[in-house]
Amino acid sequence: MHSRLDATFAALADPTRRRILEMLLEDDLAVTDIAAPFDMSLTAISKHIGILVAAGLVTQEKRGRIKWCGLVPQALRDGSVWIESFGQFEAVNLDAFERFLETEGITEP
Amino acid sequence: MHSRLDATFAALADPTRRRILEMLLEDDLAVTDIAAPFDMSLTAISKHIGILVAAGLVTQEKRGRIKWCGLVPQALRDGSVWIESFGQFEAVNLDAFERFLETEGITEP
DNA sequence: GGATTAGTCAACCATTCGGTTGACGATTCA
DNA sequence: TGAATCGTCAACCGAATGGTTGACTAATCC
Repeated sequence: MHSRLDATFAALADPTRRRILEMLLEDDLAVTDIAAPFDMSLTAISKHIGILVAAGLVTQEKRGRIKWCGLVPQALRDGSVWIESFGQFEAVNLDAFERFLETEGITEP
Repeated sequence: MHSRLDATFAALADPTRRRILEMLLEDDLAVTDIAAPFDMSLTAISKHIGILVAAGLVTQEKRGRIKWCGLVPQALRDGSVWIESFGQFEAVNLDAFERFLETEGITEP
């Protein structure tokens, strides 16, 4: 019963991996580029990326000697849907969240 | 850097714990009631509940010799907001969002 | 009072996790 | 061709996880 949700939530449970996902929001990146800001070996980052790939949150494509990493934002929907299915309170709160963002003037998607 | 998100997502990463949360959606339950459908010792379930409590997803209140467990659905909001905001915003200020909710009077603390 | 039920604690065990180092294959650069 | 760069693999390590059993406290029932 080792579901995909297990992998998704487990992948999100680590701050290093969440930060990697945030980095990939802006651009596809090489493994070395991802590793740069971390005080950690390249091997460690490579493993973290492997976990994100296994969870379906990241894809990798090798071009030349560079392995480009890209985000798969749709994969997050699984986790989001599970949480949201937890009753209507989330819908309410997310509505509130949107209003919050409007008042803060933070966004345009 | 061990944030609340770590605990939330880690708690959600286990299928037993997700199932416990789903059980609690319908009703508050005693530890023994929660353990009943699982092919697992009471101690193991007690530990799982402890992890959910530590993550703030569940509360416990002892009445007599029964320890009643109840859901804290609001606690899922952090995780949900992180996922939902992903791809649209950077560095969402959850504290500001909390204050916003209070001023809106949407949540009861 | 005595037996039973509810739940936790402590100790233990196997496995996984997050990290390291060193060696290595592949690719590109000079 | 030779040197440097990109990234993974294999082996190892300590700590955390997920589970067990047995002993134990606290409350309740007969």
